[in-house]
Amino acid sequence: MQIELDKNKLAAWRSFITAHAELIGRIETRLDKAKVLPLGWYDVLLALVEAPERRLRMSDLAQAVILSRSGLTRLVDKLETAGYLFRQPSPTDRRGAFAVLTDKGLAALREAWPIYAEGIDENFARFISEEEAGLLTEIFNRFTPATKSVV
Amino acid sequence: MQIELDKNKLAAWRSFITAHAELIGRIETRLDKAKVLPLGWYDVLLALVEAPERRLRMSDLAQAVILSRSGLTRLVDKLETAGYLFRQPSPTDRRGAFAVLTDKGLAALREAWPIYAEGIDENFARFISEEEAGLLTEIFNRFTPATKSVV
DNA sequence: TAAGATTGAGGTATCAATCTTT
DNA sequence: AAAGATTGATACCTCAATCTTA
Repeated sequence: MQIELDKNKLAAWRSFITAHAELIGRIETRLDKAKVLPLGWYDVLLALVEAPERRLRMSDLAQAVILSRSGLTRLVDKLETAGYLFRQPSPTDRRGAFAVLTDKGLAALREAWPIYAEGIDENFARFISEEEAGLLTEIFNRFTPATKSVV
Repeated sequence: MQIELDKNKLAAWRSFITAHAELIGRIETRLDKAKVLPLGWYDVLLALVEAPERRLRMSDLAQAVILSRSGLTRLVDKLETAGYLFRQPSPTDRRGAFAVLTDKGLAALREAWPIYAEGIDENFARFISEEEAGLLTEIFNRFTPATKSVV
């Protein structure tokens, strides 16, 4: 099966990959220098703070941040050790567990946010108009119909 | 410094991150199942085939694929072991070296391309019009003024 | 049998330190 | 000194296998 890929679409794909790598790299560096949460940690805590009762099943959390189940287990280990969340066995299904955000986790999230927001602004937001933002959101969502939001 | 980040722009950022993670995951899985080159390897070989004389200085190659120098050194080690490229000491500056694409590397690139193209098409290209593709490219390039292209 | 979560093994990325050449 | 490249130490992520409960 030979695919005919439109030249403009391929260019869009390539610039998409490049832009992502660049932007994430710059923002990670910024978070690191400010000694706040790395992006991966931030994503998990954000998913929790937005969830009902500030908690999520491990599997749902993995899906929300687009990580493998095993990857999430290890990340949650670190966040639990840091005191940002704790595991709560599920009473209704004893196979499962919730990750529950702590106040300390919430505080860490709030501390990191201004740094992160600055990075998003300086590297991304200031280069697009509000209309373009709406269009981008609409387009990106076409690619991920069933996926929950992240970041 | 407190940042006022427009709601639409933040939504665009979040959908950007999510879409990227999803799409890359799907395409990597596809390449893996077809037993062709992983994306990182592909990127390096593609950068080389597009370069004059099919070769690039290690540093330039690292920049082209947005990898740290040390990360590239290790990746080139593997590609060299696989016979897809070789290192060529630079005669003019003996500190530096070129990575040079081999015919075998080119063949591997060509073998992987249809799989990769299929992944781009089914997950990305078919969801956008040609006009949208042009707009996306233009917008993404705003974020990365000095960066060389990848993929 | 299957689903939720974890563990083991292995691949791949980074930063900081080092070596060589400029 | 500084730049190009590599190496050492370390962090993180994935798949496959395993354990527990449904």
